[in-house]
Amino acid sequence: MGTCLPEKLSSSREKVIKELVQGHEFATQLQIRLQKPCGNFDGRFSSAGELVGKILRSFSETLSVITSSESAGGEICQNLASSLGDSACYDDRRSEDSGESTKRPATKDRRGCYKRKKISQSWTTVCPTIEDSHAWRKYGQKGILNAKYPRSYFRCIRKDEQGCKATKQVQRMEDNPDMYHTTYIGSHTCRNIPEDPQIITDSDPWESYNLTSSVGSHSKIPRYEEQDHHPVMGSSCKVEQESKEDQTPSTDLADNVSSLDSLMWKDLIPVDEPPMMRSDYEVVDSIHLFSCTEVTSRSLDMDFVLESFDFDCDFHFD
DNA sequence: GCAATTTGACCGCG
DNA sequence: CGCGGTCAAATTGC
Repeated sequence: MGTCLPEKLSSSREKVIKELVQGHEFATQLQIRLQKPCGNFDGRFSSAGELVGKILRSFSETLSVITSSESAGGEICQNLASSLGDSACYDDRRSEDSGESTKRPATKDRRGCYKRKKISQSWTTVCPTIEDSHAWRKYGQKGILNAKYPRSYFRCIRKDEQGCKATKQVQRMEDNPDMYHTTYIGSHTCRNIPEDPQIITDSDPWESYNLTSSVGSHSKIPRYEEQDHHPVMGSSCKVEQESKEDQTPSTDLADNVSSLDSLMWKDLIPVDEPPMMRSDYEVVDSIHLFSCTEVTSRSLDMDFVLESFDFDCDFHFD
C-alpha cells in the first residue's frame, strides 16, 4: 500500500540512513573492486575483503536496526488481513491415490491446490555468498530465460514446523559470477532456535547445474555440513528493499514482534530479519552474520551498532 | 532409514 | 502459450 511513506522519517534519521546507505554502497563497490571474496576458504582473516565485509555488516546491522525500530515505533502498515495467499491448500495435496509404481506417476492432480503467492514484500541483495543467518531448504531450481545461471528457490527450513513464510530466490549474476543476487520474499515468522544448525543451505546449485548438464545427474557436491564453515563471510552484500505497492501482508503478529525481537534474538543468534522500513527508499542492508565462529566479530558489529545509536538519540532500548 | 537435494512436471499469471 | 514458481517422487548421502 502506499500508506507507508518515507515522509514518516524524521529528517535527521533520514539523513543517518542515507549516509549509511551511501557508505555501504561505497564499501560494496570497493569490495567488488578488490575482490576475491570467495577465494579465501581458509583464511580466518581475509584482510581487505573481510575488512570491507565487516564494514558492510556494520552498516547493515545499523540499518537493519534502525529500520526495524522505524517500523516498530512509527506507524506501520499493519494490514494483517491480506493473507499472503500462502499456499492455502497444502493439506490435501497428496492425493491418496496410490497409484502407479511407475517412475514418475505423471499426473498427480494438483489442480486448484496450488496458489501462487502474491509477493508482498521483498528485498534483494547482491552478495558473494548465498548463505545467511537462516536455515533454508532448497525446494527448486529453474533455468531462467535469457539468464546464464539457473535460479534456486529456498524456503525457511521451519516452514513445516512453524509455518514460516519466508522464501528466497538466489541467482548468480551474469556479469559478476562471484556475486549472487538473492531475493528474499516475506519475512520470517519463525523463531530461530539457538541450538539449531546455523546455516543449512544447499550445495552450490550452480555447480550442480553445470554438472548435471555435462555429467548427467547426481554427482553431488558437498552439502551444508561442509558449507557450514565456508568462511565466505565477511562478505558484503547490497540490499535493495522493494516495498511492494501491495502493502505488507506479512506483517502479522510475528512480524510485529520481530522488529523488537530482532534486537533480542540478535544477541543470541544472527537473525536476518528484513529491514521493516516501509519506504521506497533504497535501503542497504546485510544479512550476513555467520555461525558460531563469527561470534566475536558479531559482537564488534553490535558495538558499532550501539555507537550508531548514539547518533540518533531517538532510539533507545531498555 | 532418515533427511536433504535434485529434477521433471504441474500450475497460475500475464 | 510461455515463463517462472512450486510440488513431490526419486535420488543421494550420512
